[in-house]
Amino acid sequence: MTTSTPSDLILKLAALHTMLQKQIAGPLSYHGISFTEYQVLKQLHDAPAQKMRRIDLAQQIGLSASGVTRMLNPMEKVGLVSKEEAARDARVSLVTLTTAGQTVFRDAEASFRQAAGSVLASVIDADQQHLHRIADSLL
Amino acid sequence: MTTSTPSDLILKLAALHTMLQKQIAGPLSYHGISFTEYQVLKQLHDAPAQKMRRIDLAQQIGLSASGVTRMLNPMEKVGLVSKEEAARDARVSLVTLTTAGQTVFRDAEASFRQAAGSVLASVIDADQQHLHRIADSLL
DNA sequence: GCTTTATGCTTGAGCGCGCAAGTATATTGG
DNA sequence: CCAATATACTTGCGCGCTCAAGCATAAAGC
Repeated sequence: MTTSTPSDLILKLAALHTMLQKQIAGPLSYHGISFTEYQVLKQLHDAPAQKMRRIDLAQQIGLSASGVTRMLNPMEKVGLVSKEEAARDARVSLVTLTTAGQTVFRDAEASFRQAAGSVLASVIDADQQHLHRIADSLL
Repeated sequence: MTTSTPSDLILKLAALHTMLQKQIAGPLSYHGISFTEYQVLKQLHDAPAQKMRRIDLAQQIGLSASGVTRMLNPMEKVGLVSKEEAARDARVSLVTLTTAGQTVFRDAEASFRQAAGSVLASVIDADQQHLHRIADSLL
């Protein structure tokens, strides 16, 4: 059999990511958003009062603070999210999901679910759980 | 137990990739190259006569043709690779690994191996094989 | 032989990040 | 109370990539 080193695995996971990215980005682009923007919407959707500090958002989706700033600017212009000041700390500016943002998210989520399902269709459920568990142990 | 949907898994894999990228890029940067540049060097190293067409290189590492052009320009300037014309097809320009490139690759490969090993150290071998197999089935 | 189409590559424009530096506010220690 | 330090965010710059358009060469069809 072929020997499979950690190096090979890392390379393979990188290739896998490239493929997943393309499969997922396509469907989402139909809603006018990127995968990262989808993640932003999802985080806000799942957050209490659909409000988050930018820095928490950054940490949750693995982005830098500046990355979040640049991501959010166009999203605010388009009306998906809106800025809000924090009561007790004038440094933070909260981001909230607008109703338009909620709508886009719901539509995008359906596409995302479908794309995710079809991409992973060939992986049996047990393996999906297995994958999940391994990924968790690494994060 | 928590239900684990394909959507969750995709999100988790994206997070995993972000983490892997950082863990791998760090060690490689010590050799003055990015992860993508490492992949270029590896492909050339593994190629017959250490020569490849740019378009095959692109396809192998999941990059666009223009991405390869832009990646290779600085690498050529630094002397890691060199350009060469194809005998029977004037359209193609072959890329070859220079001796300097071979040296850098060998050093970088050692770092990469080590980084890959340490990142995956907490995953038992059976799970690594399992991962490998699942990734293969998706590519 | 000459158009048409395909292939390999490069280039211009632009996007999506990160890093470092800068600004504003908050917190802490003396 | 007031420096010193920490935190939240933004901005300038640059990198790495893509897509679309362009150029050169090759292959195919009439």
